[in-house]
Amino acid sequence: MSRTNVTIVDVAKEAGVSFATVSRVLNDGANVKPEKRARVLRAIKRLGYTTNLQARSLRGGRSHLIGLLVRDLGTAYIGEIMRGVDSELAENKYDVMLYTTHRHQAKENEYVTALTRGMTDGLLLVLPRHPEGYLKSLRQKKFPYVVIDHQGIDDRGPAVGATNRAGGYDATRYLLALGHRRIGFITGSMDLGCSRERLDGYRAALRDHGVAADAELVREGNFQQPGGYAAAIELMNLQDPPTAIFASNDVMAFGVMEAARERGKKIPDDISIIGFDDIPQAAQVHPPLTTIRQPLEEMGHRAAQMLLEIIEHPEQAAEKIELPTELVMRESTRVLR
Amino acid sequence: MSRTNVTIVDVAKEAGVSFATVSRVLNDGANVKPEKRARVLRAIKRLGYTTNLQARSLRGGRSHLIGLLVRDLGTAYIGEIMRGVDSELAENKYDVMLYTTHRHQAKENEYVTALTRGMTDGLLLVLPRHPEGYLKSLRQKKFPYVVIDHQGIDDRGPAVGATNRAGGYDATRYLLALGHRRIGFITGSMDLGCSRERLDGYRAALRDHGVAADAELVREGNFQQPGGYAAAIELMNLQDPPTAIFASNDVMAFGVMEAARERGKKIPDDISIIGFDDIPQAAQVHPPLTTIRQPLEEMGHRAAQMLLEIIEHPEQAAEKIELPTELVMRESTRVLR
DNA sequence: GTGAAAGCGCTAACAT
DNA sequence: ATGTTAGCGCTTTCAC
Repeated sequence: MSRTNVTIVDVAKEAGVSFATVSRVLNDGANVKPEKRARVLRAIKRLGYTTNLQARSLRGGRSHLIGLLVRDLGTAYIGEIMRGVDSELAENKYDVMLYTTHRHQAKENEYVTALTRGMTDGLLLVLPRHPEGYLKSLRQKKFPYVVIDHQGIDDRGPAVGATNRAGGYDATRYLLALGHRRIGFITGSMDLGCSRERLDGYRAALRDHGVAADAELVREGNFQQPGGYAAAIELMNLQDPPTAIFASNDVMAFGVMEAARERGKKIPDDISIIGFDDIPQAAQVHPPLTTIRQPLEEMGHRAAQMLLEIIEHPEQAAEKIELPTELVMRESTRVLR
Repeated sequence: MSRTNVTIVDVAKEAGVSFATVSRVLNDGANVKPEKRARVLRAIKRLGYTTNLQARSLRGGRSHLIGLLVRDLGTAYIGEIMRGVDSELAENKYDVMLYTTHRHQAKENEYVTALTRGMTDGLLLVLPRHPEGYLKSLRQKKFPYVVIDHQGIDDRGPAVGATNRAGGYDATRYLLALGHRRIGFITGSMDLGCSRERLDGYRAALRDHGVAADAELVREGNFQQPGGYAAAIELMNLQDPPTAIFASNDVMAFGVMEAARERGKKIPDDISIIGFDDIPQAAQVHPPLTTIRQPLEEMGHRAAQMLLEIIEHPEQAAEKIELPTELVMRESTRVLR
């Protein structure tokens, strides 16, 4: 199968030069007579030569491959980020190796070894599940990586995230401005820095507006719709139920909407709901969801950019970027009656 | 960086055997004395050895890498398929290289070369955009591949799809059974076999039920929400507008819902809407969308399975699988008043 | 400026 | 049953 590969030797023959010259043309290109270079280039085109990446990378060069480690496929959240990553990488002629965390929960260390020595020039980690283990060994090996949306976990490494605390604050403040005082909050997975920051923002906003925090009103979720639903049911079962619910992501907010509807509550007349992320779907549900927008695609973009930068200049200090979140007012929230 | 790699030579030293023996243990494992094997295994563990895939694959072996070529990231449709692919591949210790079509529209042939000789043992193509070009060269090179959800385009190659025609038929028949006679249809991208088959099914159902086809009622869409919206607006502007609309995928159906709502039409009282795919979101919109379920994750699963099979047994004849679609009745459709 | 030669880590054919 | 050897395609000294 495909054993008809054109190698630099073939190109060299065709161009009448040594294969070392071909390699030079392919790489830095210094020290090659223009005329020979042209001959080589022509031969490459004629033969349809493509560099064999494994050979190059075996020899110690770049593989032009980036590993993308994600928790789970098929969520809009991940999808948006991947999109940004992919487009940036494509521009720089890098390809993407996809890894899903759930595959490898067991033996992380082995996993990292495979990741780092195997193939890729660098690693992009989107919200990894138990990152402490591998981030440490990545740092030890000085293997280029960037963490996406996981601030607070990895103090020392480069990371791209969003202003989660500010987002949590803004959402809550908005609800307060609408007159709500009993505001339910559904957290994300609490092992994630972003979840904790959103909760922090929520608490800070209440405090700043002189509203006493009520522990009853905070429920732990997991970023999944059923989790949002369940938490909302609990909240609505309270003696003094909230008039507004702030879910730590849009998907859980959809669960809240479900629960509200099931209880015969009109949105936003009987209950205001606000989400986080602004996945495309948020604008499409009914009523359109008020939410905190996170520039997911942009985050992917920037992370990829940063990683490429690190690969080029490994000495450079780790950078942390926080992209701004933004309140998107839609129709799932209204002034308290 | 990570230049501290443990190779089979290191393992061989540690175990006090030749490195060929290590290779044997790693591979078929035949002809190695149990005691030595044990020593090697122990050394591997102690040193944390991992096979260098590029070296192995350069030498002509398997890279244990599958290329996954998708049109676009971040749609629920692709996400579900990828999920199935990934879980099947993970079970068989294969990794995934992700390719997006949009990157490479220009020079497909070069692209295929890169794809096939570069790295991967096989290719999974999800709904490729202009597949004629590369499918041909894949076949020529006898490079293992499986096409997902693209029946009708590639006659000869292995493929996994769904019963699109039957799905189109069932959806239409259901609408007819509810009493609808003016049924609008919004197509997918007409360069895709699945789009044409769904349209076929729609037409066949009308014919079988003695309802004259009205060309006015068929609008071309593109599988995107705005396309569904625009087509729906056109349909509703007709002198004799449809009482039901069948969109060729759920995402366009969401666009139809948007349009209907904007026109003040209640769903399903004033207009029935049916989609295709049954992406998770379909159950979550309001009202929940009646749709034709396509087992996307299962399709990914089966395709990956089939590809692995082909890689093992290349002589085997190309197989075509069609997984059954299924009508999922929810609340966006009702009996015509 | 250009070619020859070594070697990256691995597998497999060939010896023993 | 085990070791030796020759490359896979490439980059990179090192000569000339």
